[in-house]
Amino acid sequence: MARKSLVDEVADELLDRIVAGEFPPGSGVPGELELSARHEVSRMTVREAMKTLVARRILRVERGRGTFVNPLNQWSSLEAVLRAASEGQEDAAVAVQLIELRRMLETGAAELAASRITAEELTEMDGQLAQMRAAHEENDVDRFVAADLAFHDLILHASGNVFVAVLFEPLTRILASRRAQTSKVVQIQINAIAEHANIMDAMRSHDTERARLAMDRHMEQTLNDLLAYVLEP
Amino acid sequence: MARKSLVDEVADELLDRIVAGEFPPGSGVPGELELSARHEVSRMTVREAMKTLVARRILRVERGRGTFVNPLNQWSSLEAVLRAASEGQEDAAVAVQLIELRRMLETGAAELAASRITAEELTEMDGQLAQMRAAHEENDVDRFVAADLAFHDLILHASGNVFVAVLFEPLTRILASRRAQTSKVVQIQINAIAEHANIMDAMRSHDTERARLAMDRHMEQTLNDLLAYVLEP
DNA sequence: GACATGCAAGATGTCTGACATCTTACATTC
DNA sequence: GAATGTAAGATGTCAGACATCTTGCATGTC
Repeated sequence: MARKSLVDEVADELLDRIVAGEFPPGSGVPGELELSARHEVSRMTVREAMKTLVARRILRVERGRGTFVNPLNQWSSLEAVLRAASEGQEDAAVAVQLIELRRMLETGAAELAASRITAEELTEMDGQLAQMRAAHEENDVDRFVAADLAFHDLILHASGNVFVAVLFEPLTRILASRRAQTSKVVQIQINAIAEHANIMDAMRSHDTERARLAMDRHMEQTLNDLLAYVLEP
Repeated sequence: MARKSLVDEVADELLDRIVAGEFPPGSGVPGELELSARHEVSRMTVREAMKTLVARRILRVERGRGTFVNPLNQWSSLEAVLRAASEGQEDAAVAVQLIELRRMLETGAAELAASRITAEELTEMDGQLAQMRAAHEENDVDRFVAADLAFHDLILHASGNVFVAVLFEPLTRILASRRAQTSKVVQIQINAIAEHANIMDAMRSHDTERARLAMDRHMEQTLNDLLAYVLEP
């Protein structure tokens, strides 16, 4: 695993400061020379870091004037947008809203996938469900989470809609850490396995409405589990 | 209007070549020295251009080995994905996928909005519907499109889920131009007005399932209109 | 022949020092 | 007050250099 480059260090720190509100939308950020001095790197390295933020439309450069933060609605990196939107909100509200969002995308994806999924994909989903069961028996949370995420990822790809996969991808990273936390609760694992089995049945039936309802039920269960075992005790 | 920078020229040309299929996902692209010679710019300029594509996860860099094109579903810029997905594929498939995506997000948002929408927001929606009617009478397509988009935007924000609204923003830019094209067809305008009125009624009733179904019907109508009036004649 | 080691070539990562161009504020002149 | 010029600040680009990683090939050893 390669060490993080200097360019990424500069870019990430600047984005952290933007998301934290140090440079609100419309305000200027420190110039190249200032950041060069701050990080003790060459100006070229700072320029490259800036370019990564400009490419995501988080920043805009005005030659001779400086570099400015764009309004959130212009950012084109979904991951950055989600980070910024989470900032300053209570973690409970964030968790609930993320499940609402998942519900929209994943019930829709399940509906599409039910009519488009291949036999190979169904076999793979079965494999991941078996992984979840085995991980549950061995109390291996990491393995459980990986299988859980893979199961959902298969449905997203089986939807055959590339935009769905792209839109969901930034969520995956956010969800992985949260999933690790919730999956430590044994009852949540048991519920997830049952819901996935239900979804499996629906997929095999190729009934789009049944698949949508099965995923919807899973999201409802997920929200209930979150409230019962994580947020409210 | 500032002249396009050299960095943008290099980056845009490379992206054009990727989208055109000259460098398919998984393949390597020309190295820094080669692009520097090709464009007669310094290697640093090429590096900055590359960084803009890396930041959008179109490219990944492997030090000592080269720079490679990522699979489409890893790209983080919806606009770039749309361009690549449109290439070599019929525009019909892309348009259908975009409506599928809208269907997921907007039926979900309508469901949430029905229970959360304020009287002020309902009044505003009414205003936009009236704008659509007036624009239809006056055959003012731009005004019609603006009111149409504003109506939908209100629902997204009334959902009270901050992630939905921000996640949908990049789509809005893509949809605006497509909406302008479809709204030139008078019958499509008539249908949209009827569907929006139906959604209005559902929102006023605060019945979440009714709202979801109303929006679903609108998306179905939108898909049918696209097929009947734009794609198939 | 199989394996280990070293070296060169190719590729990216970063730096220094320099000059070009644009923007803005201030001073000077009419 | 308006117009002009200048200096300072900020970004845009360049050339040349060295560092570090990867890979393939040649050579040596067992």
